Amino acid sequence: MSSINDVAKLAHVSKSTVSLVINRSGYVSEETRKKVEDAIEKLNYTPNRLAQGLSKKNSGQIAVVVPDVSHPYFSALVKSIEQQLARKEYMTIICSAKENEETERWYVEMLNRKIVDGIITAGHTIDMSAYKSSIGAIVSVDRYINEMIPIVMADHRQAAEMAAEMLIKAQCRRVAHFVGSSDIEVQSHSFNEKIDEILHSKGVETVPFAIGYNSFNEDEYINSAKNLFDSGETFDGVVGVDSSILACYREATARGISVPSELKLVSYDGTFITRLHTPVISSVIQPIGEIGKCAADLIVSQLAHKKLKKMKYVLPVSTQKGETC
Amino acid sequence: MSSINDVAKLAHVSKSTVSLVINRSGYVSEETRKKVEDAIEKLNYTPNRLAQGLSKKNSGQIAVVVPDVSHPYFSALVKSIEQQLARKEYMTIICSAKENEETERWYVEMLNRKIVDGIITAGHTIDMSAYKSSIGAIVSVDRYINEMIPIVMADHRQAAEMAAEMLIKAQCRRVAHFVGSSDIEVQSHSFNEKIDEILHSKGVETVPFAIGYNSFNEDEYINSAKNLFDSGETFDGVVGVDSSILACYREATARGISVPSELKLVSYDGTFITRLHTPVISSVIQPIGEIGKCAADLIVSQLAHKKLKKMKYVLPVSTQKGETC
DNA sequence: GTGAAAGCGCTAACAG
DNA sequence: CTGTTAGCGCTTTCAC
Repeated sequence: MSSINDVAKLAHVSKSTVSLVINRSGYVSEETRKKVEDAIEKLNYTPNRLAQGLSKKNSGQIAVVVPDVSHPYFSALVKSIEQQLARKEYMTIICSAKENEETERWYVEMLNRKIVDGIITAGHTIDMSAYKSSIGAIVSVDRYINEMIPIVMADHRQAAEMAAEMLIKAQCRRVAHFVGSSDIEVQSHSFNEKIDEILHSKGVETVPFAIGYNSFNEDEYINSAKNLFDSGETFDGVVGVDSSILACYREATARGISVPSELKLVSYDGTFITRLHTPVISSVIQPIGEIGKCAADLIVSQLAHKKLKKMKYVLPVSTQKGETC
Repeated sequence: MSSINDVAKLAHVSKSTVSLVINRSGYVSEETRKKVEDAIEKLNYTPNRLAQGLSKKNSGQIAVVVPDVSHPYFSALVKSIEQQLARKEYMTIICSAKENEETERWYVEMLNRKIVDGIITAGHTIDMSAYKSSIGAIVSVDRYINEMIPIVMADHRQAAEMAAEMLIKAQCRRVAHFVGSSDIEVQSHSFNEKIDEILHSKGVETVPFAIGYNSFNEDEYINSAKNLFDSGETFDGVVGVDSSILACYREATARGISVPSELKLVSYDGTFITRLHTPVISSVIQPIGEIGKCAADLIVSQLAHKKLKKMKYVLPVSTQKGETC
């Protein structure tokens, strides 16, 4: 309600002096500082962020763009980012945007319009090069965009190795895995390619099973699992993203196939849903918390004009023993 | 990059004229409009939201305060709110705040500092009356705050009735239910009170089982389920929030208790995790999407100075048959 | 140390 | 219909 002018008047000083004490910049005598602080207290004054931003040319806000906030992976990511950003005094704006819906425009607009100081984008490959005009800070999670934009991701190769090892130790001879052209399961791409390659090199056959999700929707996962089992293919193991594997578990159970004795299941991402499930799904776990923290730190560094040490941050994954492999 | 002045110059008109065409307010001749639009196009101009806000005294942003964005209920809520708000041209700022962490300050600050035009708060009871100075728009989800603040919630009584009916139909004689003093499972409070009351009135015994979660953490749910089964109490049914029930399923399985023949399980909330689980958990489902939409609409209405029809919006719940009851 | 003054980019009367 | 003139609330030289 009250503005810097009110404070200045009440403290019998000028606006600039008030500004000085607010921002702890420059020297102010102990005496006047007291007066100003009292006035601020009395008026319950808080600086108008819009005005500050207009003047300082920043908004104190970061946008986080994800395909779907309700997806376990992304909701955990958003949580982590938000927490870290809050520590650095930044607010988090969320944009739950499907790939197609002219996300492209958004990015530029938000940057251009000074709504946000930077963008953390997860699960989208956007062609920012077309808009070199917008030179705001950008960080990508799990997606390579270009040499100018730092990327942070889990170590998918390590993940593939770990998953492969679990399956091989369990004596799998023929493993099915979902290959999605999905909006959402972005990381599964490279993970899938790699596990295929690794398993082959170890003499294990693979059954790639194409699939196309459009949204994070239980039914789609269930259906694709059904299709896999109906396909006539034989396999003694399946590896895929959490939801797919949960769906496979259901399908296997329904068909009287016992897990893990007849069929091994390994999931990637290892979000909480694999832990709340009975039996617990054997998984390779993405360090979502760390990924978020890293992305947040990178954005903040960029905004502080710090040179980034590197443009690619690959974080180690871990495993969860579980009871399905 | 370019400002309204640049556009004005290039189009050989004044700032105000440019402003008029941007805001489609007032009359502008077809001719000058064209000129201005061309200039805008040429300069790739987008109005600075901060400046607009400073002038118009609004930010175009709404804050959504939830205890934990990664919780299935809240992430779904946030998603719904964000989508609806986006349609109305509002951005969504998320604040994942635990009850204790001086959330109180935040609210006021965000409103006072003009960072947001309104707040949708879910799962917190905040004493805004202390800060009557901040008269921004506020909507509460699932929590009564005071007569001035509209609330939207699921019909917990109906939910309790439905859950009770499921259990009674399944011949339960003695039902355990979790009573949480939780930060997060806010809605469970009134649901629990009611189901207790209803079951009793139908001659079914109940076993209230106290529990205190602090965060959305798988382990805590698992532990409380363990405790329940270890307590020595006998029961042939359990009702509680999704995660608790999933944990009970695990515990029952581990102890060789067969569900649903020996033990019936019914969960409330009915988020996607009950559907991804095998067997599907019999649940009463909260209309999270509608709740979010309603809350978003209420905030927008308030900002448009529309009189609200009522201060309490109770939305109907539904059931999901499932295989655990 | 502190104040005056200009300016950030836009909106909103009010003339003309 | 369009331009002039004030602000919105804060920051930031630059004198004093």
